[in-house]
Amino acid sequence: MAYEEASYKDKKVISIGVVSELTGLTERQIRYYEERNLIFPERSPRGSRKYSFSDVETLMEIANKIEDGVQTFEIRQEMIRQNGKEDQRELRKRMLRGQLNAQFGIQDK
Amino acid sequence: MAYEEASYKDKKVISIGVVSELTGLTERQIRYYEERNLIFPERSPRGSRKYSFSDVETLMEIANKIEDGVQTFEIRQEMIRQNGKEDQRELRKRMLRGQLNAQFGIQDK
DNA sequence: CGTGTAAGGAATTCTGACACG
DNA sequence: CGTGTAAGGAATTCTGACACG
Repeated sequence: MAYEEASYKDKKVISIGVVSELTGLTERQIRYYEERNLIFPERSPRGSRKYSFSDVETLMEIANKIEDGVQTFEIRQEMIRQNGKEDQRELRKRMLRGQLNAQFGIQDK
Repeated sequence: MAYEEASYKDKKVISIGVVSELTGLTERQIRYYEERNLIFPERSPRGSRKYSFSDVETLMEIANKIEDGVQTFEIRQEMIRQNGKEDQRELRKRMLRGQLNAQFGIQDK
C-alpha cells in the first residue's frame, strides 16, 4: 500500500469546463448537483473544482435520472443505498480474507 | 470497435496548470517539450492545451532524462526508436492472428 | 539549449443573487 | 425544484519576444 495512485479513474484533475463538454451538462447544472450532494469534486490549490472520470460517469447517470423526472433528493437516496450495498460487499470480502488467512496463512499484503 | 473510449489513460482532459502540479514542471518547460515534439497535447475548443495521464507519465520520464543531461533531440530519437519497436510488436501480433484465422477461422472481430 | 520573465489579451471559474414556475 | 442569466473579480492560458549562457 505504499502507492496511493488511486488509478486514473479516480484522480481529480478535470476542470468544470471539460466536464461540461464531456457530459453535455451546463456548468450551472454541475455546480447545482454538487450543492445537492450528488458529486464531490476536489479543489485545486487556487480553488477551482477538479473532477475525476468517475465523477463524469456519475454525472451522466444523474443526467439520465433527471431526464426521467427523478428529483435530486431521490437520486441521493439511491446513491446512499447503493453505497451501503458496496460497503457490505467490501465487508464480506474482508471477512472472507480473514478466514482464509486464519486457515491457510495467505498473505494479505 | 463501436467504442472509441480510448480508456481514461489516453483521454486528453487535463489542463497545463494541473499537469504542472502533477509533474513538478513549469508551464514553460511543458510547452517547450511540445515545441521539441516530445509531447502532443490536444486543444480544447477554445484553444487551451489538454493532456492525458499518458502524457503526464511521458513528461515525468522526460524530466528524468533532462536531469541526467540528455538533450531533447536525443530524447526524441529514443522515442522514435521505442515507437518503432512497438509497431513491430503490433505487426507481429497481427501476422500471427492472420495465420490463426487462415488455419482455424478464429473470429478477428 | 533549456528556461525565466514581463506583456497584453482572451477565456475560465467563482460566488451570491434575482428570475421563472 | 432545477436551471438561466447578468455581475464583478480573480486566476488561467496563450503567444511572441528578450535574456542568459
